[in-house]
Amino acid sequence: MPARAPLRSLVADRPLAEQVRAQLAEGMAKGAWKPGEAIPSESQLAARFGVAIGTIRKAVDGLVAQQALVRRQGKGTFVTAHDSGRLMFHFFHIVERDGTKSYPEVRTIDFRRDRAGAEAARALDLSPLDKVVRIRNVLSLRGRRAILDDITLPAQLFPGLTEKIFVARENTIYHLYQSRYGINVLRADERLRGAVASREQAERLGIDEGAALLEIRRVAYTFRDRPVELRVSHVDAARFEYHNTLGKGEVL
Amino acid sequence: MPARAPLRSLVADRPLAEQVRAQLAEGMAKGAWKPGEAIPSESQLAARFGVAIGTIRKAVDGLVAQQALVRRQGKGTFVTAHDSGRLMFHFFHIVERDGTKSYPEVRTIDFRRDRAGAEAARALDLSPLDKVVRIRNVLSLRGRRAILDDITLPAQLFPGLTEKIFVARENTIYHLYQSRYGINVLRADERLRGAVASREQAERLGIDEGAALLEIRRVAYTFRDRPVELRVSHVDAARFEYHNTLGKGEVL
DNA sequence: AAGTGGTCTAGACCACTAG
DNA sequence: TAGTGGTCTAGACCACTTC
Repeated sequence: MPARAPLRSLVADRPLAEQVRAQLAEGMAKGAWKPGEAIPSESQLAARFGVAIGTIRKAVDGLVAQQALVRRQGKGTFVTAHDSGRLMFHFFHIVERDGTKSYPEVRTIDFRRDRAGAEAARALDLSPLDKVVRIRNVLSLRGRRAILDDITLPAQLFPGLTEKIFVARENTIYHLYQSRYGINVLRADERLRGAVASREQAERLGIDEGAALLEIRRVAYTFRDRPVELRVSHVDAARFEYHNTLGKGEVL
Repeated sequence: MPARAPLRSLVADRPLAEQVRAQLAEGMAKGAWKPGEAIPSESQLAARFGVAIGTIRKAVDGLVAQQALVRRQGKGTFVTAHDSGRLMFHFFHIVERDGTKSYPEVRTIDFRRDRAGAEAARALDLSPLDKVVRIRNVLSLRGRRAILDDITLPAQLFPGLTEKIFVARENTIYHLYQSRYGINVLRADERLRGAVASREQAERLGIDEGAALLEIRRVAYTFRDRPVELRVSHVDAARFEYHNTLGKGEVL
């Protein structure tokens, strides 16, 4: 038997495993499999796609590396749910100066609908007149105010989102996006700069006007590099810092 | 023929591919294969280790992901040389505010030998009395002073390093570590905070005292998580920023 | 016992590089 | 043409989970 059916090789030139990966990603993006649910077993996928199990494994490997899927031996392969602690810290890099990691406590202080405007339009790939939702939160770490977050969301992607729904969520913000709107945040781009606190920022964070801040501008993306959230954070730089590791590879 | 010889399974409990990977890493750490050189072909490695080619490929995959090896189809698999532009940007995340990336130009303004002291000792896993080399550089981007770098190196790992050698290098600093001392920087841990410029820092960078800085404390590691460099950077935050991507996975 | 993912083997064929 | 990495297949056996 030939390693590859002639017809299939005409369909697309890309490696089979990549084609499979794209189709699996498509299924997740469309909500065919919901977060926390298992996708079909590897042997079932192999049969469905008409490829060897090794090829399926390679496709799944890629999605696991992207944190889109999680394998559990003996149980199955599941769509990643944004509710575990580990994944949370994947998108939250602020720590105390002594290195202590802790979960932020979120308090929402503003929620409104608005037009995108030039800046958000550019970041979110919208027209400046498109509708957005703007949310302002104060995040505390171990009881101390640490971060002022200004979030901008394309209203079209979050139909019916209200302050009540936003505040009533039982888990992280990205889990809300995922569970209620099927939006799976996979990647984020961040730019950090130094800044000084305005009067209002200082008031919100309980620090002095003119104090040092770390300003972070983040754009979060889902499948197909579609931007879904713009978040501008201002961090109390006197007490907190940003942690990052370059050279992701596992340990030796 | 059994999939695995019984004896080998008694030697260690870890997967074969991991054992192979560790041995390959060992060879690189010891300098058996130098940067830029090719390691043996996959079939040769398979014969040498007595495993299937697929197992070798899996081991190599891991090292490629860590950027320790580079594959070149038709030619071979090579130990990564820290001299390509791409790898440079892997460890250099400062960009202009408009997003422009460029190569830094390094000017060395101080070079001295010293004792580690408490802080460097902690970061580099030394005793406070161990000898270190301290180097101070000013980095410019497109002709404008951008970063003041204070580097601390364990003297023991860099025997005979002089200012002349350091300045005369023809490539990046990490390439010098690698080519002359066999030290391959694979990973770095960074902590970022906001700060304000001291008088001396301001002078060195050509900005005002009290201006906003981004302070980056980096510890760089080689194989076996051995720390090899402490680098404290102060960035002119008015003109430059730090760029980071979370969720490394490839595109879709 | 049955089903799932995890590891490994053995070998085919393809794509690229160099002499 | 020979040698290298790149992709894919087919099937074995192991480890873990559930019933």
